[in-house]
Amino acid sequence: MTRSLKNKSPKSARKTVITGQKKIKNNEVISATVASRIKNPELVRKKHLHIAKKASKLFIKKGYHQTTMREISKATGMAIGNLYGYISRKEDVLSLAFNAYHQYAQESLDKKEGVTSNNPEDLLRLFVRGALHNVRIFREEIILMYRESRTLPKNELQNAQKKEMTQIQILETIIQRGINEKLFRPQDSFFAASMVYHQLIFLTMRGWLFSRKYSTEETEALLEDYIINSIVLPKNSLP
Amino acid sequence: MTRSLKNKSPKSARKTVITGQKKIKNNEVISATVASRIKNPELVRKKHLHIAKKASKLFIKKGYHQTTMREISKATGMAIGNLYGYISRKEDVLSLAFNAYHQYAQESLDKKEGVTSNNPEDLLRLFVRGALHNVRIFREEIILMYRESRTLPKNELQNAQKKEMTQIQILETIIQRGINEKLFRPQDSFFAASMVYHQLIFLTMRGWLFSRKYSTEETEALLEDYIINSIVLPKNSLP
Amino acid sequence: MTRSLKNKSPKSARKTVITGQKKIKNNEVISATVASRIKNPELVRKKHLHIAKKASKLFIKKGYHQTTMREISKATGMAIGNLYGYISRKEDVLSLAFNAYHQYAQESLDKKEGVTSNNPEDLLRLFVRGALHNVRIFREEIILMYRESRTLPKNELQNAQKKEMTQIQILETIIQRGINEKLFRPQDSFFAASMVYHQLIFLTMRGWLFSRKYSTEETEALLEDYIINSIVLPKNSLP
Amino acid sequence: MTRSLKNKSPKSARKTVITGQKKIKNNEVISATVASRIKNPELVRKKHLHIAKKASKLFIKKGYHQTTMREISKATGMAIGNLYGYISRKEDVLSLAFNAYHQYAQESLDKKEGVTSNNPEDLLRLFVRGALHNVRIFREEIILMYRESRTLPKNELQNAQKKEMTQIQILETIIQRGINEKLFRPQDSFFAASMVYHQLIFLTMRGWLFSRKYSTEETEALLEDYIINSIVLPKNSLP
DNA sequence: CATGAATGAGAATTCATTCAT
DNA sequence: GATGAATGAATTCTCATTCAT
Repeated sequence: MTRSLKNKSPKSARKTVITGQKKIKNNEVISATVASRIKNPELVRKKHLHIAKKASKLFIKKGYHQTTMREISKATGMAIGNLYGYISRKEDVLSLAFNAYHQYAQESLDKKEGVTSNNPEDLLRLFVRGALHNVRIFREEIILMYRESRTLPKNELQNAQKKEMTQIQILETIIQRGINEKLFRPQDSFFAASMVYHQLIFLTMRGWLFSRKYSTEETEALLEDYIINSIVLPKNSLP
Repeated sequence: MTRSLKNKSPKSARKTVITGQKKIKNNEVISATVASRIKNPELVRKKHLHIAKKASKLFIKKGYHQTTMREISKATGMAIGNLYGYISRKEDVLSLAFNAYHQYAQESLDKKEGVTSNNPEDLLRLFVRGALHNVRIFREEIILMYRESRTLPKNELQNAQKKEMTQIQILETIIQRGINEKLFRPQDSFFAASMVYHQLIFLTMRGWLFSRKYSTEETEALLEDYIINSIVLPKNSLP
Repeated sequence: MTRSLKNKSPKSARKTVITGQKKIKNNEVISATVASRIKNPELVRKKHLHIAKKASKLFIKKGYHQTTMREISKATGMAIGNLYGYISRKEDVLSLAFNAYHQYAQESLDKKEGVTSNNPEDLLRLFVRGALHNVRIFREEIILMYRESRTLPKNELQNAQKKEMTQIQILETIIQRGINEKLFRPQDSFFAASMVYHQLIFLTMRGWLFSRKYSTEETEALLEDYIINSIVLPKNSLP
Repeated sequence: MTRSLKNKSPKSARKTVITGQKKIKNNEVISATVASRIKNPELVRKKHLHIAKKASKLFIKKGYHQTTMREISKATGMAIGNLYGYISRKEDVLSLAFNAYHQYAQESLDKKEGVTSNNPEDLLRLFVRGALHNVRIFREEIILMYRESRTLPKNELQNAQKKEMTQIQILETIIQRGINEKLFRPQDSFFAASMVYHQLIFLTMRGWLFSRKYSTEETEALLEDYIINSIVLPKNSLP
């Protein structure tokens, strides 16, 4: 966005209308809703990732609005004009950062397989433990997402929310099973799944409260137990 | 981005050293760490509140960086130069907004008295219910705090954290009592209190997940139960 | 007064460390202690000179503080943003003006060769006459230098003083020779040289006293004689 | 001058037309070409002097344009509105400073009497020595005058020049007498007198050249001798 | 494809001056 | 006479974006 446009419609109509994913219009290649002038799709993919990585770091450190395109240009090693060959506006860089994070997070989850147990509690604990691991790794990216989501173009925000929803639903099925088997306490599986999701970022947002008291591992263990115990009924409750 | 926020070492040292609340130095009146040139303390207090209210709305709607001083000037009905009589830099407006919110929240809590029960569970439920009420009222302000806290001057941020810590500690004593009386499940009262605090803003941050499914009251009731049940041991666990 | 000149500690440390002349650091080209974002050194040199010329005229006519960047932008025909590509702050324009003058003056002196005589009096007269010529040409620039030197950044001021000192020392050696040969009156060659230097700008600063009485040539001749006679012992003092 | 006027005619016509010294018009009292709203002439005189003294210091330290009316208000201990009761615009404060200096300098000269000798050389030396004393005392004020004289309203500048001219003429008569008595070298007494005047401020403007080499007394003695020797013919020039 | 110079609207902030109290 | 709050034009400087090379 030009400083002068501020929430107004762009000076000239976008040259590229984005109707979905990976479409081509007006001779422009599109990669995940971010339009680019450059034609070579492989190059676009590569550079988009590169830009996302470098810009994420800057956004994390300084905030989106405090980061200038010139800084992004310097960090990526791309001339500013070239940079604009791969995006249409600064906002797009934020979208790229979001997309890259989601892709990473997805990949990170996809690796977590080898689930052998069928026990809902085991499944839940596995999910939580894996998620906590991811959260620890992507701590700063998550903060970034929360902080800057309002800056994201509407459709990108919906995109992000959809991805989160998918995650929540996976968790929901686990919880629902536990409920059905009378092992879990919650009445509403979707509410519980969402809450667990919210609890997962507890340390991301309030880690500073414990930094002096406990080690990272200790707090994470406390958190895991807290989440699980909120859901799982005590086994010994019946003799 | 605004010029003056980059690398935010102030152009010149502030002429006013702020040592506490409402001190006077160099002929400048200070209201809660925001220095002003205006001498009449009553006026300063009044206008600071006025500015905070109007600016908060703008910040909520457009974000801090997207809100210009001119807009704040217009919203407050004060000429820009006059506005700057009450603050030293744009940042200060954010501080005023934070302060005003904290003051409100505090007052809102102070009213909640008339606690008659001595039962930890009742106390906990009372606290949670009251807090949920506040959270609902200050929903947008809370989002603002989270979003823009990094923009806040360091000492203001610490200030805000300290206030939060105080709240958490109140909750902690309640939980600790419940633990001592073997009524509550958590092992670590401080961790639990912090978690409850985090859960209180669940709907603030993820309300959109439920907007279609439940009414506000319903979700709030679900949340209250979820929080309480995570802490309180089932009464009928012993026959 | 301009905001940014008060208490002139720079907002943020300059991104470019200037260690000498025409160094490169952080991808920025430097021309005589004035840093620029533009990378093409030839262009920087050219534009710096251009800016210096146009701005000097404005500074002479209106004074440094009364000249706005917008005026400089208009006078140079450069867009304001582009202008700031070649400087970091308004002050730099003053530095450029000083530098350009010193360079001119130096070149103007370097041309003055063809000294055939070895006689100290001839050398002195030659020097004074040449200097008076320069002073006449650069009259307004000299006034500018005196008037605005306090506005100059410290290191630029020292730079200017150093250049002046070099000039004085050239004169000093001439005078010292005259003293050694018992042809000149002064006791202290450095003091005398400095004084001559001071006398050279007599008409620059007090020309208005004579504008009605004498022509420029006449006053200049009077001045030349006055200076010379203050130094050179009368030849016929011995029979 | 309002910042917005910049060398333009003032927003509204001056309420007071100043045609000379100490006139009254439109119910305003005038003190030495500076108009004031306050009616009590004694008070005006007193405050004008007070303002001049305090403002001079600020102007010397920070320069005229860098000094704000608020700073002058604080330094004088007068409320800003009250300050404007005694002046019409910021420029007037500069005029007051100039006037005060001239008055001081005049008084300082008037004291120097008791001249007993009738010898032109003695008179000259006495004059120079006295002047050097004054120059040393008013060093910073003199620099101020030179630096800011262009900012002075036209008529004030002429005023100042007239006063200087008077001083020069006193010196001229002494020199003329020496020339008539064949004791002095110069051909043109007015030129010589002006030059002496110019030389008197040598140390004011170039003192930094000697600060490491000589003491103040030494340089002043050197200067006195240099000036005198430039004018007075050597006594032993005749056998 | 890549480069980086150029553009200019717009942001924060200052400050001389006025005027109601 | 004195006070100081209010005004708002003008200033410096930034930075997303374009476009000629």
